[in-house]
Amino acid sequence: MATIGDVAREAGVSRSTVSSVLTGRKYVSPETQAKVDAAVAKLQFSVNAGARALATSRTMALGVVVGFHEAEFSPALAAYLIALSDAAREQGYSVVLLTEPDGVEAVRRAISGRQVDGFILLNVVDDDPRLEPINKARYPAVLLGMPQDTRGVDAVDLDFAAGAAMLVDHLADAGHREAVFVKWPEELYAAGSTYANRFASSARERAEQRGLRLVPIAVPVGPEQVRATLRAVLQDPENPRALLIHNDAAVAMLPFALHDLGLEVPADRSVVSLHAAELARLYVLSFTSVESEPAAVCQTAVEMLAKRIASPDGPVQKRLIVPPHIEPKGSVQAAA
Amino acid sequence: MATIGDVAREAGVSRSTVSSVLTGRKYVSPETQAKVDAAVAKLQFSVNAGARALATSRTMALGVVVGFHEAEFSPALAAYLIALSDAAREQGYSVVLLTEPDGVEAVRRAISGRQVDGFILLNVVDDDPRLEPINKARYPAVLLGMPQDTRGVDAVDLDFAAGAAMLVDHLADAGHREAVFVKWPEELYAAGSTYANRFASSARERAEQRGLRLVPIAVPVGPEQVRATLRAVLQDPENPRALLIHNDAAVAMLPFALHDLGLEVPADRSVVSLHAAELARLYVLSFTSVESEPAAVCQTAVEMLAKRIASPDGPVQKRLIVPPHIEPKGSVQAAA
DNA sequence: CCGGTCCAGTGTACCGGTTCGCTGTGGAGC
DNA sequence: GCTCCACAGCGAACCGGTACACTGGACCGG
Repeated sequence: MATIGDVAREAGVSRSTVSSVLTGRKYVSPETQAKVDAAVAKLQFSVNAGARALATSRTMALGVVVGFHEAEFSPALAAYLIALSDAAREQGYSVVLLTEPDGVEAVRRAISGRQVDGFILLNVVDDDPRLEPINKARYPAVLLGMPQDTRGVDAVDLDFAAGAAMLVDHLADAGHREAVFVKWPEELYAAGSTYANRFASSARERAEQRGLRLVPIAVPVGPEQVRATLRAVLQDPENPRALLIHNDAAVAMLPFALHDLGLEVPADRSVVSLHAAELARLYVLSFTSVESEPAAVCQTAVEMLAKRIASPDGPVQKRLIVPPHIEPKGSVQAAA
Repeated sequence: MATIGDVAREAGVSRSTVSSVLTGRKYVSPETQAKVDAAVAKLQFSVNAGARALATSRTMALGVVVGFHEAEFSPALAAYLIALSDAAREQGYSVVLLTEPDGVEAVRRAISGRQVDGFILLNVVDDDPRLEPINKARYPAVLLGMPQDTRGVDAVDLDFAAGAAMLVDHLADAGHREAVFVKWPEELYAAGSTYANRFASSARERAEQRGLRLVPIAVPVGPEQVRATLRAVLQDPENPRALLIHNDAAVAMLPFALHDLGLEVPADRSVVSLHAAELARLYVLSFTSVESEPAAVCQTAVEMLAKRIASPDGPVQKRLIVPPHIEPKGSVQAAA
């Protein structure tokens, strides 16, 4: 492979001139530029990323740290990874996948090996331990998730509070006075999952305003457990006939549970939910819903990180991506 | 951050000696080693991956190239990415995500920037265009998938032929003489998807041997289409009452279609399938099945690639991971 | 005509490691 | 006691770029 020296020789200029042309950081006369460009083309030269990284101390790589929570492992993850990678490429960055049961260790290694210019943290929880090494090393980072305390780090997420409010409104507008609130596993809330908690508290608050009584039910992990729990919920005559669901596994499983009991939507039950857009691509989910926006969220995350890398001391940003709309699918029946 | 020079000064030795200790490539007396180790610990030194890469011309990074085929079903993808990343880490490699509508371009850029030491190609198709730049640059690579012609490149995949045979045997053993073969979208076979074609031809062959008549049905893309197609298949009284499914979207959707028609498994239909293990984690899939083995396949892929990087001219390997077993879930009824 | 300014382009140091030929020391062998 | 060798450690070159102080020539005004 050709080096910058080969190009310089071929073009009859110095290495530094070639570098100027490549980086565009310094004015070079059009004629010289043309010579260099020709040499580059002839030799099929392209810069060695590692060498440039060493010289500039910029790797042009972002570390994407995938957390590990059994409770929420979902088909949506791939969509996020791909969206992040696509967005990164647009900004000239590549993406290094940092997966490890112990995410903190992955972050530490990436920092100490100076393998990346910044991090994007997925599956953020309150008091996320991965922030410690990042903050200590003063590394740029963006959280995909919105913990109560972002500890001076930029963060983006879907506006789960707005989503919850939209769904509650939808039920209330249809005249419902009470609803079962099908939640994620308790562990997830306890672990400090930021979206789970934000959705829940917003739903609670809005429901109170709108005079909607919520009956919260946490659904445990595992397909059988999900199915059994849903069945129990649906079966109990005491329970409201409207369901507000924030739990992808439950959304996916609900049709089975309904089928088990011979129930129909919306005739027997009204259902609204917030779930990964990915789910709707795989199943005919006929529940009125608010969908997550992986592409928009990831795009924003990468842009914020790029900006942060460029100016490490700018003001801290928090951005909530408001879900554009609620998708009515006729799963809600007007109630008296 | 400390450099190797800092460590050398602290330990009172030369930079090259520190390097010898770090790489272990040269004998260093135990006393000197101890001094160096102490200095490393004191300064919290760790090598700059980029600098090492430049010096050794080894990036210790693998490029994972995610293909782009709408027709495929993606919840399994995340499992593969994570398994690859985990396996890579075990071998001391990191993983760079290469996603791009045009995978060839991604490969080209990674090669010309010398960002990785080798590639792992996902979603391999026959005559995969991504192989051209790889072979031209003589880069190490491993295919996750088994095209008819691997063009001198190592390849691993699940043994879809064996899986298909296991499923056909299962139906035949239960006394079935005919079955609907629910296939992936036609596009996928036409595109040369390696696993789709291998499964299909093996199923056909084994079915012939066992005297099982197969009625092939390709299922189009999109949830509504899947559901409609399945409904049509189930409704047609001419169709056999056993189903052999190789199409994750159809597997996921089948329960809905059955429900639509009020059919029960195994009373009304017998069902066997081969699908992503991931599906079973989210849903109660009560179909007797052979599951894919992302962890095993990825582990093998990374090991093969590491070996190939170490010795570029070793003999080409092809490895098929035989699914360990068929998981009986009572979805097959004995037939006369 | 001279001194100052501007400007394209050059040379060199440097980023942080690895590698390899060389050196100085100590012990073995005679 | 001297030579020779083995061996631990050293120094310098190198990997492939970037950055910055500098140079030499053109151009300007006085």
